[in-house]
Amino acid sequence: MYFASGALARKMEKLAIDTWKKVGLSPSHAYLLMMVIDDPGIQPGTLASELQLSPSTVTRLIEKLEEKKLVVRTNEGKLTNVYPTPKGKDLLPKLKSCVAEFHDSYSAILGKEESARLVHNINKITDKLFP
Amino acid sequence: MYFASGALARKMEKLAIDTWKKVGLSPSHAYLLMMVIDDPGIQPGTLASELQLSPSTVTRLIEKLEEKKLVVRTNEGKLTNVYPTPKGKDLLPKLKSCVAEFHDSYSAILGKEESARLVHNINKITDKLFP
DNA sequence: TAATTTTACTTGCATATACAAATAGATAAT
DNA sequence: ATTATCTATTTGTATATGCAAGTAAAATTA
Repeated sequence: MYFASGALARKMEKLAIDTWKKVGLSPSHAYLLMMVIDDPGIQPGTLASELQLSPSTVTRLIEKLEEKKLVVRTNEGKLTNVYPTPKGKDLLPKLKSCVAEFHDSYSAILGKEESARLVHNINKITDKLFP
Repeated sequence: MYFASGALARKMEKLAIDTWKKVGLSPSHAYLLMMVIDDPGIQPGTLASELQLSPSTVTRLIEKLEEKKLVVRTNEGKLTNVYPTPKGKDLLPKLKSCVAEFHDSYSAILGKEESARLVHNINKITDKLFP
């Protein structure tokens, strides 16, 4: 199981990196940016829990997107809000087409049904494992 | 799918790290050592393909095990053979009990059936994805 | 046999991620 | 109101991993 789940994740990672290369972002950066566009002002903690990443990882992701002028952060008290820049928002169509392409490239191999079921099962099990 | 597989792998990794902490090895190091004990003289390439890791990663894993005097390498021509040391072999019982413990800790949650099926499905899909 | 290609491994460098500690603001308890 | 605790985020550091380039031996071809 240990190597099975690791291997799946690494191969998915590779496939995803390949897909998002054309927008110059890693898959995590891309998904994070999409979430920010979808919900401007969203906070790092929310991003972390939705992306299933640790808060520190999310901070690093945001930093990089900020360098690229795709998002900006504002600090209000202890809270941080993340907003997309116009340049970030402009990427949205391309990002969406990458999502579609990525989805297609694995569901073409696995079949729509099977891939949906797999995702469902993996999520169910992940939740069960560490509630 | 991208985050689902990543999240599962990270949680499995965490569970595994926890399990193998008592022998002072990471899960990958532990599995590699078991393979070496099981098949003394095994070559890095074989280890890489069985563990589903890249050759360079395997080299790094072996290096660390060598530092800890758990394995030794011999070079014969372009081939490298990896052998367990007595100290390495002594660890075997503990390693095996970690495997059992790790296996138990997730199959306790998922059920024997379900976890076996999941591993099977993940492997099937990984193979299909990148033959 | 000499030159080329292939194979097996290693090394340099880069990325993704997390944990633990550090801030610092918000909330609760005394 | 002051102190203590909790919460949200960031920073320092470490690990696991891979790719691409390097090395060297082996196999193939000419």
